[in-house]
Amino acid sequence: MRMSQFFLPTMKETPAEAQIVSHRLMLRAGMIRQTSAGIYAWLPLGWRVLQKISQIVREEQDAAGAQELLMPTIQSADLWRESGRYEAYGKEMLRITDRHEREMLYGPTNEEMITDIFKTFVKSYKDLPRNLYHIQWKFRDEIRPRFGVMRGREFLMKDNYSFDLDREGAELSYRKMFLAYLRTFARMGLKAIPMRADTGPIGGDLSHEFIILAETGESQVFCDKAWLDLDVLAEAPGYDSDLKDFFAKYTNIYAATEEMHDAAKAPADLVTARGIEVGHIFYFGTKYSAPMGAVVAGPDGSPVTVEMGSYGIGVSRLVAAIIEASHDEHGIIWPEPVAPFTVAIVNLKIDDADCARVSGDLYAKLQSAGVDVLLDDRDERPGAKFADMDLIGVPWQLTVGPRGLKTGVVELKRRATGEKRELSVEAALAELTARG
RNA sequence: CGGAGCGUAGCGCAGCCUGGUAGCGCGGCAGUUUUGGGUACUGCAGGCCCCCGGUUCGAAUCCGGGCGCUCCGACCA
Repeated sequence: MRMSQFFLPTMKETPAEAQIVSHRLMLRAGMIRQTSAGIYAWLPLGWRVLQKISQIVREEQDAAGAQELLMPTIQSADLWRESGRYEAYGKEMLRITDRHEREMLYGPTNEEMITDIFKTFVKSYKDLPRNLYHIQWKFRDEIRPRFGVMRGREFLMKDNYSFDLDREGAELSYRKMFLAYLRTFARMGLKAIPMRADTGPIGGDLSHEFIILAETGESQVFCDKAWLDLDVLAEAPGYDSDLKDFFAKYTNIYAATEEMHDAAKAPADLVTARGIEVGHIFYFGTKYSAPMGAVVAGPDGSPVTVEMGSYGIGVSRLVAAIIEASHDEHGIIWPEPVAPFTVAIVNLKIDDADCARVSGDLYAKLQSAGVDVLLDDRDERPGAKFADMDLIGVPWQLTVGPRGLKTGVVELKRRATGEKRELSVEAALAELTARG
Protein backbone atom coordinates (compact mmCIF):
# COMPACT_ATOMS: atom_id res chain seq x y z
CA MET A 1 0.00 0.00 0.00
CA ARG A 2 1.22 3.45 -0.89
CA MET A 3 0.60 5.74 2.02
CA SER A 4 -0.12 8.68 -0.29
CA GLN A 5 -3.15 6.72 -1.50
CA PHE A 6 -4.12 5.09 1.78
CA PHE A 7 -7.18 6.23 3.73
CA LEU A 8 -5.43 6.71 7.04
CA PRO A 9 -6.68 9.66 9.08
CA THR A 10 -4.13 9.83 11.92
CA MET A 11 -4.40 12.46 14.63
CA LYS A 12 -1.93 14.29 16.80
CA GLU A 13 -4.48 15.18 19.44
CA THR A 14 -6.52 12.73 21.44
CA PRO A 15 -10.29 12.98 21.27
CA ALA A 16 -11.75 13.87 24.65
CA GLU A 17 -14.03 10.89 25.11
CA ALA A 18 -11.33 8.23 25.04
CA GLN A 19 -10.39 7.07 28.51
CA ILE A 20 -8.21 4.04 28.00
CA VAL A 21 -5.02 3.79 26.04
CA SER A 22 -6.26 1.35 23.40
CA HIS A 23 -9.24 3.56 22.60
CA ARG A 24 -7.05 6.65 22.36
CA LEU A 25 -4.53 4.92 20.12
CA MET A 26 -7.17 3.36 17.88
CA LEU A 27 -8.73 6.77 17.31
CA ARG A 28 -5.39 8.50 16.80
CA ALA A 29 -4.17 5.77 14.45
CA GLY A 30 -7.28 6.15 12.29
CA MET A 31 -8.48 2.58 12.92
CA ILE A 32 -12.05 3.26 13.97
CA ARG A 33 -14.73 5.90 13.92
CA GLN A 34 -17.55 5.92 16.44
CA THR A 35 -20.97 6.22 14.84
CA SER A 36 -23.20 5.80 17.94
CA ALA A 37 -22.67 4.86 21.56
CA GLY A 38 -20.79 1.58 21.51
CA ILE A 39 -20.96 1.23 17.71
CA TYR A 40 -17.94 1.73 15.48
CA ALA A 41 -17.00 1.84 11.84
CA TRP A 42 -13.72 0.06 11.10
CA LEU A 43 -11.51 2.18 8.88
CA PRO A 44 -9.01 0.50 6.55
CA LEU A 45 -6.16 0.18 9.06
CA GLY A 46 -8.43 -1.23 11.76
CA TRP A 47 -10.12 -3.52 9.33
CA ARG A 48 -6.78 -4.99 8.28
CA VAL A 49 -5.99 -5.87 11.89
CA LEU A 50 -9.45 -7.30 12.44
CA GLN A 51 -8.96 -9.54 9.42
CA LYS A 52 -5.52 -10.68 10.55
CA ILE A 53 -6.93 -11.68 13.91
CA SER A 54 -9.94 -13.37 12.33
CA GLN A 55 -7.65 -15.38 10.09
CA ILE A 56 -5.59 -16.72 13.00
CA VAL A 57 -8.79 -17.64 14.82
CA ARG A 58 -10.05 -19.35 11.68
CA GLU A 59 -6.87 -21.36 11.14
CA GLU A 60 -6.90 -22.71 14.67
CA GLN A 61 -10.60 -23.54 14.55
CA ASP A 62 -10.11 -25.42 11.32
CA ALA A 63 -7.10 -27.26 12.73
CA ALA A 64 -9.19 -28.32 15.73
CA GLY A 65 -11.81 -29.83 13.44
CA ALA A 66 -14.43 -27.08 13.53
CA GLN A 67 -16.13 -26.04 10.30
CA GLU A 68 -16.96 -22.50 9.32
CA LEU A 69 -20.39 -21.34 8.26
CA LEU A 70 -22.18 -18.00 8.47
CA MET A 71 -25.45 -17.38 10.25
CA PRO A 72 -27.45 -14.16 9.96
CA THR A 73 -27.38 -11.28 12.44
CA ILE A 74 -31.17 -10.97 12.47
CA GLN A 75 -33.06 -13.81 14.10
CA SER A 76 -36.69 -14.68 14.71
CA ALA A 77 -38.14 -14.24 18.19
CA ASP A 78 -39.95 -17.58 17.85
CA LEU A 79 -36.64 -19.39 17.80
CA TRP A 80 -35.73 -17.85 21.13
CA ARG A 81 -39.09 -18.74 22.61
CA GLU A 82 -38.23 -22.40 22.04
CA SER A 83 -35.33 -22.20 24.49
CA GLY A 84 -37.16 -19.84 26.82
CA ARG A 85 -34.52 -17.16 26.44
CA TYR A 86 -36.65 -14.61 24.61
CA GLU A 87 -38.09 -13.44 27.90
CA ALA A 88 -35.06 -14.38 30.00
CA TYR A 89 -32.51 -12.34 28.08
CA GLY A 90 -33.97 -9.00 29.08
CA LYS A 91 -33.17 -5.55 27.75
CA GLU A 92 -29.69 -6.46 26.58
CA MET A 93 -31.31 -8.00 23.53
CA LEU A 94 -32.11 -5.58 20.74
CA ARG A 95 -35.65 -6.36 19.66
CA ILE A 96 -36.91 -5.35 16.24
CA THR A 97 -40.28 -5.49 14.55
CA ASP A 98 -40.49 -5.96 10.79
CA ARG A 99 -43.14 -4.48 8.47
CA HIS A 100 -45.47 -7.39 9.13
CA GLU A 101 -45.23 -6.77 12.87
CA ARG A 102 -43.18 -9.94 13.25
CA GLU A 103 -40.90 -9.91 16.24
CA MET A 104 -37.23 -10.18 15.34
CA LEU A 105 -34.01 -9.58 17.18
CA TYR A 106 -30.38 -8.75 16.44
CA GLY A 107 -28.53 -11.82 17.66
CA PRO A 108 -26.50 -11.48 20.85
CA THR A 109 -25.36 -15.11 20.39
CA ASN A 110 -26.42 -18.11 18.32
CA GLU A 111 -27.13 -21.20 20.43
CA GLU A 112 -30.77 -21.35 19.36
CA MET A 113 -30.10 -20.85 15.68
CA ILE A 114 -27.29 -23.37 15.43
CA THR A 115 -29.30 -25.92 17.39
CA ASP A 116 -32.19 -25.41 14.99
CA ILE A 117 -29.90 -25.88 11.99
CA PHE A 118 -28.28 -28.91 13.55
CA LYS A 119 -31.48 -30.70 14.42
CA THR A 120 -32.90 -30.16 10.95
CA PHE A 121 -30.12 -32.09 9.27
CA VAL A 122 -28.44 -34.35 11.78
CA LYS A 123 -30.44 -37.46 12.64
CA SER A 124 -27.87 -40.15 13.43
CA TYR A 125 -25.10 -40.71 15.95
CA LYS A 126 -22.92 -41.54 12.93
CA ASP A 127 -22.83 -37.85 12.05
CA LEU A 128 -21.37 -36.92 15.43
CA PRO A 129 -19.33 -35.23 16.64
CA ARG A 130 -19.88 -31.90 14.92
CA ASN A 131 -18.38 -28.54 15.67
CA LEU A 132 -19.56 -25.49 13.73
CA TYR A 133 -18.37 -21.92 13.99
CA HIS A 134 -18.84 -18.54 12.47
CA ILE A 135 -17.34 -15.09 12.81
CA GLN A 136 -20.21 -12.65 12.87
CA TRP A 137 -21.32 -9.34 14.33
CA LYS A 138 -23.25 -9.52 17.56
CA PHE A 139 -25.27 -6.88 19.35
CA ARG A 140 -25.77 -6.64 23.08
CA ASP A 141 -27.46 -3.51 24.29
CA GLU A 142 -25.14 -2.86 27.21
CA ILE A 143 -26.35 -0.43 29.82
CA ARG A 144 -23.19 1.52 29.54
CA PRO A 145 -20.93 0.90 26.59
CA ARG A 146 -17.42 2.27 27.13
CA PHE A 147 -13.73 1.84 26.45
CA GLY A 148 -14.13 1.93 22.67
CA VAL A 149 -14.34 -1.48 21.05
CA MET A 150 -13.37 -3.11 24.34
CA ARG A 151 -16.98 -2.92 25.45
CA GLY A 152 -19.00 -1.90 22.45
CA ARG A 153 -22.61 -2.81 21.88
CA GLU A 154 -21.88 -4.18 18.44
CA PHE A 155 -18.87 -6.46 18.31
CA LEU A 156 -17.32 -9.13 16.14
CA MET A 157 -17.27 -12.54 17.74
CA LYS A 158 -16.15 -15.99 16.76
CA ASP A 159 -18.65 -18.37 18.28
CA ASN A 160 -18.87 -22.07 17.84
CA TYR A 161 -20.97 -24.92 19.03
CA SER A 162 -20.10 -28.56 19.54
CA PHE A 163 -22.49 -31.48 19.35
CA ASP A 164 -21.65 -34.86 20.81
CA LEU A 165 -23.43 -38.11 21.58
CA ASP A 166 -22.44 -38.25 25.24
CA ARG A 167 -20.73 -36.36 27.98
CA GLU A 168 -17.39 -38.02 27.35
CA GLY A 169 -17.43 -36.86 23.74
CA ALA A 170 -18.54 -33.38 24.74
CA GLU A 171 -15.67 -33.09 27.18
CA LEU A 172 -13.21 -34.06 24.46
CA SER A 173 -14.71 -31.34 22.26
CA TYR A 174 -14.26 -28.97 25.16
CA ARG A 175 -10.60 -29.92 25.60
CA LYS A 176 -9.96 -29.43 21.90
CA MET A 177 -11.34 -25.92 22.09
CA PHE A 178 -9.35 -25.33 25.25
CA LEU A 179 -6.19 -26.14 23.31
CA ALA A 180 -7.31 -24.22 20.23
CA TYR A 181 -7.87 -21.12 22.34
CA LEU A 182 -4.50 -21.34 24.02
CA ARG A 183 -2.86 -21.69 20.62
CA THR A 184 -4.91 -18.90 19.06
CA PHE A 185 -3.97 -16.33 21.68
CA ALA A 186 -0.35 -17.45 21.82
CA ARG A 187 -0.04 -16.98 18.07
CA MET A 188 -1.14 -13.38 18.51
CA GLY A 189 1.67 -12.78 20.94
CA LEU A 190 -0.62 -12.84 23.97
CA LYS A 191 -0.31 -14.64 27.26
CA ALA A 192 -3.84 -15.92 27.78
CA ILE A 193 -4.62 -17.77 30.95
CA PRO A 194 -7.68 -19.98 31.32
CA MET A 195 -9.54 -19.44 34.55
CA ARG A 196 -12.49 -21.33 35.96
CA ALA A 197 -15.59 -19.25 35.47
CA ASP A 198 -19.18 -18.96 36.42
CA THR A 199 -21.38 -20.10 33.60
CA GLY A 200 -23.85 -17.24 33.92
CA PRO A 201 -26.98 -17.04 31.75
CA ILE A 202 -25.61 -19.45 29.13
CA GLY A 203 -25.76 -22.20 31.76
CA GLY A 204 -23.83 -25.43 32.23
CA ASP A 205 -21.30 -26.77 34.65
CA LEU A 206 -17.86 -26.55 33.02
CA SER A 207 -16.50 -23.23 31.88
CA HIS A 208 -13.24 -21.32 31.47
CA GLU A 209 -12.57 -17.69 30.74
CA PHE A 210 -9.41 -16.85 28.84
CA ILE A 211 -7.84 -13.79 30.31
CA ILE A 212 -4.87 -11.89 28.99
CA LEU A 213 -2.67 -9.96 31.33
CA ALA A 214 -2.40 -6.22 30.73
CA GLU A 215 -1.63 -3.50 33.22
CA THR A 216 -4.75 -1.63 32.21
CA GLY A 217 -7.02 -4.67 32.40
CA GLU A 218 -10.50 -4.30 33.82
CA SER A 219 -10.47 -6.98 36.46
CA GLN A 220 -8.15 -8.29 39.11
CA VAL A 221 -6.80 -11.79 38.50
CA PHE A 222 -4.50 -14.17 40.34
CA CYS A 223 -2.28 -16.87 38.94
CA ASP A 224 0.68 -19.07 39.67
CA LYS A 225 3.94 -17.53 38.49
CA ALA A 226 4.50 -20.72 36.49
CA TRP A 227 2.01 -19.46 33.90
CA LEU A 228 4.42 -16.79 32.77
CA ASP A 229 6.96 -19.35 31.57
CA LEU A 230 4.59 -21.71 29.74
CA ASP A 231 4.89 -21.90 25.98
CA VAL A 232 1.87 -23.71 24.64
CA LEU A 233 2.99 -23.48 21.02
CA ALA A 234 6.14 -25.40 21.81
CA GLU A 235 4.55 -28.28 23.67
CA ALA A 236 0.94 -28.65 22.65
CA PRO A 237 -0.09 -32.13 21.59
CA GLY A 238 -2.11 -32.75 18.43
CA TYR A 239 -5.87 -32.69 18.19
CA ASP A 240 -5.97 -36.43 17.50
CA SER A 241 -4.97 -37.31 21.08
CA ASP A 242 -7.44 -37.35 23.96
CA LEU A 243 -5.78 -34.25 25.47
CA LYS A 244 -6.49 -35.44 29.01
CA ASP A 245 -2.94 -35.03 30.31
CA PHE A 246 -2.60 -31.70 28.62
CA PHE A 247 -5.89 -30.43 30.02
CA ALA A 248 -5.06 -31.71 33.48
CA LYS A 249 -1.69 -30.01 33.45
CA TYR A 250 -3.06 -26.66 32.36
CA THR A 251 -6.03 -26.68 34.69
CA ASN A 252 -4.00 -27.69 37.72
CA ILE A 253 -1.83 -24.62 37.69
CA TYR A 254 -3.54 -22.04 39.84
CA ALA A 255 -5.42 -19.23 38.06
CA ALA A 256 -8.51 -17.43 39.26
CA THR A 257 -10.55 -14.33 38.70
CA GLU A 258 -11.34 -12.13 41.65
CA GLU A 259 -14.75 -13.79 42.17
CA MET A 260 -13.29 -17.30 42.18
CA HIS A 261 -10.05 -16.53 44.01
CA ASP A 262 -9.42 -18.52 47.18
CA ALA A 263 -6.38 -17.37 49.12
CA ALA A 264 -6.23 -20.68 50.97
CA LYS A 265 -5.69 -22.61 47.72
CA ALA A 266 -3.35 -20.10 46.11
CA PRO A 267 0.29 -21.06 45.62
CA ALA A 268 3.22 -19.30 47.26
CA ASP A 269 4.41 -17.92 43.93
CA LEU A 270 1.24 -15.96 43.29
CA VAL A 271 1.06 -13.25 40.66
CA THR A 272 -1.58 -10.57 41.12
CA ALA A 273 -2.36 -8.79 37.89
CA ARG A 274 -4.97 -7.05 35.81
CA GLY A 275 -6.71 -9.02 33.09
CA ILE A 276 -8.96 -8.69 30.06
CA GLU A 277 -11.35 -11.46 29.10
CA VAL A 278 -10.92 -12.35 25.44
CA GLY A 279 -12.55 -15.77 25.28
CA HIS A 280 -14.99 -17.95 27.14
CA ILE A 281 -15.82 -21.64 26.71
CA PHE A 282 -18.77 -23.57 28.10
CA TYR A 283 -19.96 -27.13 28.35
CA PHE A 284 -23.69 -27.07 29.01
CA GLY A 285 -24.98 -30.53 28.19
CA THR A 286 -28.58 -30.59 26.99
CA LYS A 287 -29.60 -27.11 28.10
CA TYR A 288 -30.62 -26.18 24.55
CA SER A 289 -30.82 -29.54 22.84
CA ALA A 290 -33.47 -30.82 25.27
CA PRO A 291 -36.03 -27.99 25.01
CA MET A 292 -35.40 -27.59 21.29
CA GLY A 293 -35.50 -31.29 20.50
CA ALA A 294 -32.00 -31.81 19.08
CA VAL A 295 -32.16 -35.58 19.15
CA VAL A 296 -30.31 -38.20 17.10
CA ALA A 297 -30.75 -41.94 16.78
CA GLY A 298 -28.20 -43.72 18.93
CA PRO A 299 -26.38 -46.99 18.02
CA ASP A 300 -29.34 -49.02 19.28
CA GLY A 301 -31.88 -46.92 17.44
CA SER A 302 -33.20 -45.17 20.51
CA PRO A 303 -33.28 -41.34 20.63
CA VAL A 304 -30.38 -39.51 22.28
CA THR A 305 -30.46 -35.83 23.17
CA VAL A 306 -27.13 -34.37 22.05
CA GLU A 307 -24.56 -32.86 24.43
CA MET A 308 -23.49 -29.35 23.55
CA GLY A 309 -20.84 -26.80 24.28
CA SER A 310 -20.30 -23.25 23.07
CA TYR A 311 -17.12 -21.27 22.69
CA GLY A 312 -16.58 -17.57 22.06
CA ILE A 313 -13.70 -15.27 21.17
CA GLY A 314 -14.23 -11.52 21.17
CA VAL A 315 -12.47 -10.75 17.90
CA SER A 316 -13.03 -6.99 17.89
CA ARG A 317 -12.24 -6.81 21.61
CA LEU A 318 -8.95 -8.57 20.88
CA VAL A 319 -7.83 -5.65 18.76
CA ALA A 320 -8.10 -3.36 21.78
CA ALA A 321 -6.80 -6.00 24.18
CA ILE A 322 -3.65 -6.50 22.14
CA ILE A 323 -3.03 -2.76 22.19
CA GLU A 324 -3.57 -2.64 25.95
CA ALA A 325 -0.96 -5.35 26.30
CA SER A 326 1.46 -3.92 23.74
CA HIS A 327 2.07 -0.20 23.38
CA ASP A 328 4.36 2.60 24.52
CA GLU A 329 4.19 6.38 24.74
CA HIS A 330 4.64 6.69 20.97
CA GLY A 331 1.86 4.36 19.94
CA ILE A 332 0.90 0.80 19.20
CA ILE A 333 3.43 -2.04 19.09
CA TRP A 334 1.76 -4.73 16.98
CA PRO A 335 2.85 -8.31 17.45
CA GLU A 336 3.97 -9.28 13.96
CA PRO A 337 1.22 -11.86 13.27
CA VAL A 338 -1.58 -9.31 13.69
CA ALA A 339 0.16 -6.18 12.40
CA PRO A 340 -1.74 -4.36 9.64
CA PHE A 341 1.56 -4.18 7.75
CA THR A 342 4.69 -6.15 8.53
CA VAL A 343 7.11 -3.70 6.96
CA ALA A 344 7.01 0.04 6.36
CA ILE A 345 9.38 1.74 3.97
CA VAL A 346 9.91 5.37 4.89
CA ASN A 347 11.08 7.42 1.95
CA LEU A 348 12.51 10.44 3.71
CA LYS A 349 12.79 12.67 0.67
CA ILE A 350 10.32 11.94 -2.06
CA ASP A 351 11.80 14.40 -4.54
CA ASP A 352 15.23 12.82 -4.29
CA ALA A 353 15.73 10.54 -7.28
CA ASP A 354 17.83 7.96 -5.44
CA CYS A 355 15.43 7.76 -2.51
CA ALA A 356 12.49 7.34 -4.83
CA ARG A 357 14.20 4.68 -6.92
CA VAL A 358 15.49 2.62 -3.98
CA SER A 359 12.31 2.79 -1.91
CA GLY A 360 10.14 2.07 -4.95
CA ASP A 361 12.31 -0.90 -5.85
CA LEU A 362 12.23 -2.28 -2.30
CA TYR A 363 8.47 -1.82 -2.22
CA ALA A 364 7.92 -3.74 -5.45
CA LYS A 365 10.22 -6.58 -4.44
CA LEU A 366 8.74 -6.99 -0.97
CA GLN A 367 5.25 -6.93 -2.40
CA SER A 368 6.02 -9.62 -4.91
CA ALA A 369 7.58 -11.65 -2.09
CA GLY A 370 4.21 -11.60 -0.35
CA VAL A 371 5.19 -9.22 2.45
CA ASP A 372 2.51 -6.83 3.75
CA VAL A 373 4.37 -3.63 3.05
CA LEU A 374 3.47 0.03 3.43
CA LEU A 375 5.42 2.66 1.50
CA ASP A 376 5.42 6.14 2.99
CA ASP A 377 5.66 8.23 -0.18
CA ARG A 378 3.91 11.25 1.29
CA ASP A 379 5.36 14.72 1.03
CA GLU A 380 5.82 15.08 4.77
CA ARG A 381 8.69 15.93 7.02
CA PRO A 382 10.73 13.04 8.38
CA GLY A 383 9.51 13.68 11.92
CA ALA A 384 5.89 13.35 10.89
CA LYS A 385 6.63 10.11 9.04
CA PHE A 386 8.48 8.54 11.95
CA ALA A 387 5.78 9.60 14.36
CA ASP A 388 3.04 8.09 12.22
CA MET A 389 4.88 4.80 11.79
CA ASP A 390 5.38 4.46 15.51
CA LEU A 391 1.77 5.44 16.16
CA ILE A 392 0.37 2.80 13.84
CA GLY A 393 2.95 0.36 15.15
CA VAL A 394 4.47 -1.25 12.07
CA PRO A 395 6.92 -3.90 13.40
CA TRP A 396 9.72 -3.29 10.89
CA GLN A 397 10.48 0.20 9.66
CA LEU A 398 12.97 0.68 6.87
CA THR A 399 14.18 4.24 6.45
CA VAL A 400 15.50 5.25 3.05
CA GLY A 401 17.17 8.67 3.14
CA PRO A 402 19.73 10.64 1.15
CA ARG A 403 22.28 10.56 3.93
CA GLY A 404 22.34 6.77 4.14
CA LEU A 405 22.17 6.19 0.42
CA LYS A 406 25.43 8.12 -0.07
CA THR A 407 27.15 5.14 1.53
CA GLY A 408 24.65 2.62 0.20
CA VAL A 409 22.85 1.88 3.45
CA VAL A 410 19.33 2.01 4.77
CA GLU A 411 18.23 1.91 8.39
CA LEU A 412 16.10 -0.91 9.73
CA LYS A 413 14.24 -0.23 12.94
CA ARG A 414 12.41 -2.76 15.03
CA ARG A 415 9.35 -1.13 16.60
CA ALA A 416 9.17 -3.45 19.60
CA THR A 417 12.65 -2.71 20.88
CA GLY A 418 13.55 0.53 19.15
CA GLU A 419 16.75 -1.17 17.95
CA LYS A 420 18.14 0.38 14.75
CA ARG A 421 20.66 -1.14 12.37
CA GLU A 422 22.27 0.22 9.24
CA LEU A 423 22.61 -2.30 6.48
CA SER A 424 22.91 -2.50 2.73
CA VAL A 425 19.81 -2.39 0.57
CA GLU A 426 20.40 -6.01 -0.45
CA ALA A 427 20.80 -7.20 3.13
CA ALA A 428 17.65 -5.37 4.23
CA LEU A 429 15.71 -6.87 1.36
CA ALA A 430 16.90 -10.37 2.18
CA GLU A 431 16.03 -10.03 5.82
CA LEU A 432 12.57 -8.59 5.23
CA THR A 433 11.66 -10.95 2.40
CA ALA A 434 11.97 -13.74 4.92
CA ARG A 435 9.07 -12.19 6.84
CA GLY A 436 6.56 -12.69 4.04
C1' C B 1 -30.78 1.94 35.93
C1' G B 2 -29.15 5.75 40.01
C1' G B 3 -25.64 10.05 40.17
C1' A B 4 -22.72 13.99 37.44
C1' G B 5 -21.50 16.60 33.09
C1' C B 6 -21.08 18.05 27.98
C1' G B 7 -23.11 19.31 22.77
C1' U B 8 -19.74 26.06 19.19
C1' A B 9 -15.02 24.39 12.25
C1' G B 10 -12.32 17.56 11.02
C1' C B 11 -9.91 17.38 16.43
C1' G B 12 -9.03 20.03 21.33
C1' C B 13 -11.38 24.21 23.41
C1' A B 14 -12.84 29.74 24.71
C1' G B 15 -17.17 32.84 24.34
C1' C B 16 -22.74 31.93 27.65
C1' C B 17 -22.87 34.35 34.07
C1' U B 18 -23.85 40.29 32.29
C1' G B 19 -28.22 39.06 24.95
C1' G B 20 -25.78 43.24 20.11
C1' U B 21 -20.23 41.59 13.75
C1' A B 22 -18.56 33.75 16.19
C1' G B 23 -13.04 33.25 18.16
C1' C B 24 -8.14 30.54 19.57
C1' G B 25 -4.77 26.24 19.01
C1' C B 26 -4.07 21.78 16.13
C1' G B 27 -5.37 19.81 11.44
C1' G B 28 -6.60 21.11 5.85
C1' C B 29 -5.31 24.18 1.32
C1' A B 30 -1.66 27.82 -1.27
C1' G B 31 3.08 29.83 -0.86
C1' U B 32 7.92 30.98 1.29
C1' U B 33 11.24 28.49 4.49
C1' U B 34 13.11 24.07 6.50
C1' U B 35 14.82 18.94 5.56
C1' G B 36 17.20 12.07 9.55
C1' G B 37 12.11 12.28 15.09
C1' G B 38 5.30 16.13 14.50
C1' U B 39 10.19 23.36 11.48
C1' A B 40 8.89 28.56 11.22
C1' C B 41 6.23 32.45 8.88
C1' U B 42 2.33 34.57 5.63
C1' G B 43 -2.29 34.01 3.45
C1' C B 44 -6.85 31.20 2.47
C1' A B 45 -10.89 27.92 3.12
C1' G B 46 -13.95 25.75 6.56
C1' G B 47 -19.84 27.06 11.13
C1' C B 48 -28.15 25.15 10.60
C1' C B 49 -23.16 27.63 17.64
C1' C B 50 -27.40 19.63 18.52
C1' C B 51 -32.96 20.13 17.38
C1' C B 52 -37.89 22.31 18.31
C1' G B 53 -40.51 26.02 20.70
C1' G B 54 -40.73 30.53 23.90
C1' U B 55 -39.03 35.55 25.77
C1' U B 56 -36.89 39.89 23.17
C1' C B 57 -36.15 45.12 18.49
C1' G B 58 -32.28 41.34 18.62
C1' A B 59 -30.58 34.63 21.22
C1' A B 60 -24.53 30.57 20.68
C1' U B 61 -25.82 33.35 25.23
C1' C B 62 -32.03 33.68 28.94
C1' C B 63 -36.49 30.02 29.63
C1' G B 64 -39.15 25.19 28.41
C1' G B 65 -39.13 20.56 25.95
C1' G B 66 -36.61 16.92 23.15
C1' C B 67 -32.34 14.29 21.06
C1' G B 68 -27.28 12.83 21.22
C1' C B 69 -22.74 11.85 23.71
C1' U B 70 -19.40 11.23 27.92
C1' C B 71 -17.95 10.22 32.96
C1' C B 72 -18.74 7.69 38.12
C1' G B 73 -21.35 3.45 40.30
C1' A B 74 -24.33 -1.58 39.99
C1' C B 75 -24.16 -5.45 35.33
C1' C B 76 -21.23 -7.75 30.89
C1' A B 77 -17.93 -11.42 24.57
